[in-house]
Amino acid sequence: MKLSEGVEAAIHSVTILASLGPGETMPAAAFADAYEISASYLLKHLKVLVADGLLESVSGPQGGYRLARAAEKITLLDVVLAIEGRQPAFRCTEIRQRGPVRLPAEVYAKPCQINAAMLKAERAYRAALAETSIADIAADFSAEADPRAVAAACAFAEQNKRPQGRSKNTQAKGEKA
Amino acid sequence: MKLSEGVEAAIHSVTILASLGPGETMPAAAFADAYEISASYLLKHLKVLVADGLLESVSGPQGGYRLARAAEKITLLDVVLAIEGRQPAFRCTEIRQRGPVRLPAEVYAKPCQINAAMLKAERAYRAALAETSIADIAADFSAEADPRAVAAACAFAEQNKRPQGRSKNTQAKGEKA
DNA sequence: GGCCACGTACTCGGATAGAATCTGTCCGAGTGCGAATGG
DNA sequence: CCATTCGCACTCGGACAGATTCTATCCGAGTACGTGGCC
Repeated sequence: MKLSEGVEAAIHSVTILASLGPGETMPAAAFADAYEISASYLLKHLKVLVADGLLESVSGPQGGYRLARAAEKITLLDVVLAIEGRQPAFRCTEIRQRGPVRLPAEVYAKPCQINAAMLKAERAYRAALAETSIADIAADFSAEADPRAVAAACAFAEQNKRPQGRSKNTQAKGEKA
Repeated sequence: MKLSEGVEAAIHSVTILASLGPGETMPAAAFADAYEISASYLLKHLKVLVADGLLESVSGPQGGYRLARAAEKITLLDVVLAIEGRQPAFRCTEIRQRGPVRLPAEVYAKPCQINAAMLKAERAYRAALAETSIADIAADFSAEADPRAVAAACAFAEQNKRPQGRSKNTQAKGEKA
């Protein structure tokens, strides 16, 4: 039950990208530097987000990343599932069926109560994550955070954003997935 | 976001122990064999449950494990936290404060919105787990599972349970924790 | 002066080491029962 | 025949390797811009 550290970086990155204009992009090196984290390692995570259709990437000079859809339609759950994988955290291995006393399979037709309870909790977890979109995060930040922090974030975005960029390669990626 | 496999074994073990009488114990080797999992490895997890006060252990012949309190007062959350640790899955490293633009600490007085949202989801997860007690699991099993499975479980318990046992060593453990 | 070709610099993408954690195993400490012995 | 003592078998507890995953890094593929040369 430990989320990988990359989840935090990924969410922050997506949140920054949400502050860009419609077609604008920002290179990963920019916020890797701003967050003082390894750019190469951040790339690794962003690549997954691209593969999952959350981000689009643009190669070459003036390239970078941008959201693949509106920030309102990207939830924390999307990011977490992209990084951590879609399979539930609790995986029932049906140990109840193992062991010396082998009963016919029909005996285990009903799902394991333990698995059911664990999955129910995980649904609650995912539902809570799905309630919050990246746009919500960004809005909360603008509204509640210290004005100086907001100003710094805006300045950073203004300084590192790239005007435009095609995204053909990303489209091709998306098709294969 | 991946629970260790030991969680499943631990929950099943605790559920079995819930079927015993008040002072009765059962050795770990019994259900390790029944589940076809490594006894040594199961011990590793049960030890943690003992340290966390969920189980009591009795050494020596006729020894084993038993619940430290009523099955109604042991929830899935208790077991999961014991095995996986109490710290939240998402740990905010405050990367917003890192980087070249260092603003005064007071700017970050308010908690990070991302962290808040993640923790909120985790509270929902834990709340859902806390709703289900081991007694609930056992009751559901008795009520809904196939009668043959229930009979097999009862027979197993009857066959491997140990009448009684002191628990002085466990008490000492509890005090040090 | 305008157009084209080339080189360069910058971006992301994938493959490759190192660290930490999870999984699995072994050996040792402690305990209660049972047998053997002596009274 | 009964009490005591000793040994043994069984339990949990902690220390020790192997495997898998996470973390971090480096090098390569592709692209757009800028420069230089040519028409």
